[in-house]
Amino acid sequence: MEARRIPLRATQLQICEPVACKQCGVYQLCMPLGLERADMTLLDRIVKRKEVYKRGQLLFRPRERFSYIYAIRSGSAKTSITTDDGRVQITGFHVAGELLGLSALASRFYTSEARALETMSVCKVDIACLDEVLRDVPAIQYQMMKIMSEQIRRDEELMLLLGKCSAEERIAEFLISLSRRFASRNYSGSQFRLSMSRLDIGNYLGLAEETVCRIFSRFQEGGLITTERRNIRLNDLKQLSAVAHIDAAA
Amino acid sequence: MEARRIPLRATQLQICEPVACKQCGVYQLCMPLGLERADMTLLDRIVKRKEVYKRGQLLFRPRERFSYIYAIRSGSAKTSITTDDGRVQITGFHVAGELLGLSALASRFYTSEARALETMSVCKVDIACLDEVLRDVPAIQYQMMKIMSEQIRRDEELMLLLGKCSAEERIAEFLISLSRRFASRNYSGSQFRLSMSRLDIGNYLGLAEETVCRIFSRFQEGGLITTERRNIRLNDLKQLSAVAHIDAAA
DNA sequence: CGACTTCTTGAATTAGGTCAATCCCTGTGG
DNA sequence: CCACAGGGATTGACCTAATTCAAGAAGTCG
Repeated sequence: MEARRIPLRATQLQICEPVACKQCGVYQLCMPLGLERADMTLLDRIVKRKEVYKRGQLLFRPRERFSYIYAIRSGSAKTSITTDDGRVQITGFHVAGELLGLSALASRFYTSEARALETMSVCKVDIACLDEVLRDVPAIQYQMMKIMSEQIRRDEELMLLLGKCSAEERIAEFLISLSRRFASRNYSGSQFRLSMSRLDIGNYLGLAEETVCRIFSRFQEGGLITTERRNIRLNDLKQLSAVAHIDAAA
Repeated sequence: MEARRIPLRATQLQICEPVACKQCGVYQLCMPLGLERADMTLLDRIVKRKEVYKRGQLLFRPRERFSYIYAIRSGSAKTSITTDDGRVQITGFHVAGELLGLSALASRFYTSEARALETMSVCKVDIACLDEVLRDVPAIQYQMMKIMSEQIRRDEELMLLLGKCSAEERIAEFLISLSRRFASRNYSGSQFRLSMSRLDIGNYLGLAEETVCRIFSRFQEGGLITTERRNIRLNDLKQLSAVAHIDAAA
């Protein structure tokens, strides 16, 4: 829980708003948007800062007009798509520093739904203004393409997980991937709080809720992890990687 | 078989090469690249036209330096990714008018492998030159983002298929999706030739080869389709849609 | 302090996978 | 032009991983 608490700098920000992007505690996380330091004033022009969503609240839903890209400052969200007959597939979990809504670029309508998993704070980037800025600063457009191509790569990895891996492999890989994302954001990669339910994890990985529980238990018996509700500690990343069949790679 | 033959115009082109893009028989299919008529001369500058690959030949492979985007003029290809321990997931089948290699934009290395399923003819777009053109014609960059966001949407649909649908639903949806793509290219949507093996279909859909066969047989017994090796006719699109749980939608 | 949601575990069931055998195109080389 | 090899497709029998159903424990929130 330690691990997921909003870092101090960000908390302070919430107190002394408003503030320019370049002074934002998570502004490095906006970097994916491709902003050179020099472009920061531009960004300030188009970003609506600090909007807060509570657990369960909707950021956007399919068929809704595409008007903002969301950058997560703190907290986390899930995105999902739905079949005609109501089945849901969670397509991703998203944490601080990630962008939501990019897949709407083509159709100008959101194609998925995004929902807060816990209280979260976001910056909204207005599309209409962005269009303008994209004209002025082509570098940003290029960065966005990079982000999207990165997303495609991650989506394809999930396909592989869904299509070719056993339940144990899926969960091991899921945990490792979460761990890496936390670590890369200077949170603990070995101990963190899951902001999503077992049901959500199962849905994301194409497994039943019960299967997720059982495998968590099995991993715990094997000493690979320690879980207690949503708190989890990865005790043996090496062995976990072996279960996931991931070669070496720190 | 009728259906998959290269259209006459394209065939003629192969005879009277070289020719400018705007006279190319499938140039409408390059449109996804975002070319206004006015930009066509630009395109001509950067496109290497008509390269032919035979069944089984590799267009590119993971970790190879990203140097071209490929536009398919005729024929078809599959793209796939591979786990550390050698399992393969086919991430897409691609037909005339589609682009290959976009996911390499971020890392400057291809992340997947592309292989010809049958004799195919492609245009190669040189990345180095493209970069230049992108600077001059921002509209193209925007179009590429649209294509990528479209790809993300399709990838997410495949996730849903892999994670939440039964074998019958997967295959029904696969056939319908193929049918639509052919129809949108003025081929027959009700009768066509599958350029991929049962094994490939199964791999793509997360099923065993045998399961694909069995379900094809089941569909045939039910009168939904008629198959004979790789030739297939969809006899009852309505019922097939029902199996796939797809609402109405022409 | 209830009412609810989330998590966990056990038992029974099943969809789809694996293994194995056969058939049948297709393409190649003599 | 024919024979033959090899890959793809098909079908049956059996098996297993994961689901579903059920019931209870443990948090959590109003």
